[in-house]
Amino acid sequence: MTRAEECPEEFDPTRLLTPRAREVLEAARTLLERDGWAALTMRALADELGIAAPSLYKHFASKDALKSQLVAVGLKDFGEALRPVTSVAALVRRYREVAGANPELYRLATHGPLDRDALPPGLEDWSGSPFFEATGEPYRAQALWAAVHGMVILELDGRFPTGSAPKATWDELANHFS
Amino acid sequence: MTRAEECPEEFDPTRLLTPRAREVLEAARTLLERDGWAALTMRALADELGIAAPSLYKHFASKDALKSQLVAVGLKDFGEALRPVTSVAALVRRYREVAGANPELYRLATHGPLDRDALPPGLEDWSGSPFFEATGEPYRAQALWAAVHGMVILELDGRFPTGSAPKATWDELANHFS
DNA sequence: TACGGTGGGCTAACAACGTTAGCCACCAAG
DNA sequence: CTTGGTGGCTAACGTTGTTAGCCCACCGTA
Repeated sequence: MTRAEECPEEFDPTRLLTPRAREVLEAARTLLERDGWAALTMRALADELGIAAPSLYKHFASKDALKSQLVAVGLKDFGEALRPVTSVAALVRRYREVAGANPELYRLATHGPLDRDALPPGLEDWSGSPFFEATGEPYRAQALWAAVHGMVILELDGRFPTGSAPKATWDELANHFS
Repeated sequence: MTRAEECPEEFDPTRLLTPRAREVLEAARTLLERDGWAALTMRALADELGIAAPSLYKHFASKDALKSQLVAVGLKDFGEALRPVTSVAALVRRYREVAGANPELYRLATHGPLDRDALPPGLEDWSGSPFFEATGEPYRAQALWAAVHGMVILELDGRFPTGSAPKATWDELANHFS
């Protein structure tokens, strides 16, 4: 497997966080991936850290702010994992792998509107640019991204009849864009 | 615009509901589309109906049960709107239209795992079968559905840089599957 | 005519949630 | 020695889904 490239420093969402806040964020990510977003309450997170729930507000202004940071971390990690870009087929394969390895974070990062003000400027574009690099054309890039996201999210949510998308469906999609 | 075909009676999610429960469900749908899922609290719904929140439990066992009914109604309506199937291009266009006309219901019906036990048996398959009819092949059908869903949901959530997907992106996708 | 079941409403209350207010301990820098 | 930032605490609030328990209007039957 090709090595992921590191994210430019200015896109690192944790850059401005205090060390303790980084610990909180890490614990939140662990809990999120273990039990899902619905189970990630402020009290549960505080318990995990051995502190009381209101103490969390010393590090994050609100649960929504924490969520935005998780989303930002997701965009960064996913963007990293997709580089370097070799081919459309490899990009699609890698996208599926990394989403499958972090299903709850992927869901969180891609579901619903994006609070762009809470993101490091440029991170969103950077995380999506592998699709442009792979296709060399913005409309194709968007269409490919949308298609792959649709496959991933439906597969993660068990929406396909068999519970997951068969290889044949993935091949079908990859072929259309190669 | 071609006429939508009616859903087979046995797939109608409201078939076993009491008339009053149907009214509650309709009010819920109205409120959902007006204010979004987050604002659809049991108390808000009760207010809309001029009753007290606990009275809702005479008609639905839980908020989750109500949600399942809304999802079922969505699957039925969307499935109806996609028929009769003429071409891939027309199906894709229609899918985008109907989702855009009921964005909150579409989000609700397609986000997260599906509680299949709460659905009329066969409804899920029936609502998705236009994609099979359009492609004539199950893997192509799944891939097309996933791609179109990805486009729709990213567009509804304002995830594309411009806020919505340009026609060129939609054309790109439609061409790949025609 | 009396009666019981069913459908549909009510108030009071609970636990869990995100969140705020206010207080306190530590510790480095002036 | 005091000042300010950092990071914790308890108590409490409003909102949420939900339950318990009660009430009443209707309606077919004995």
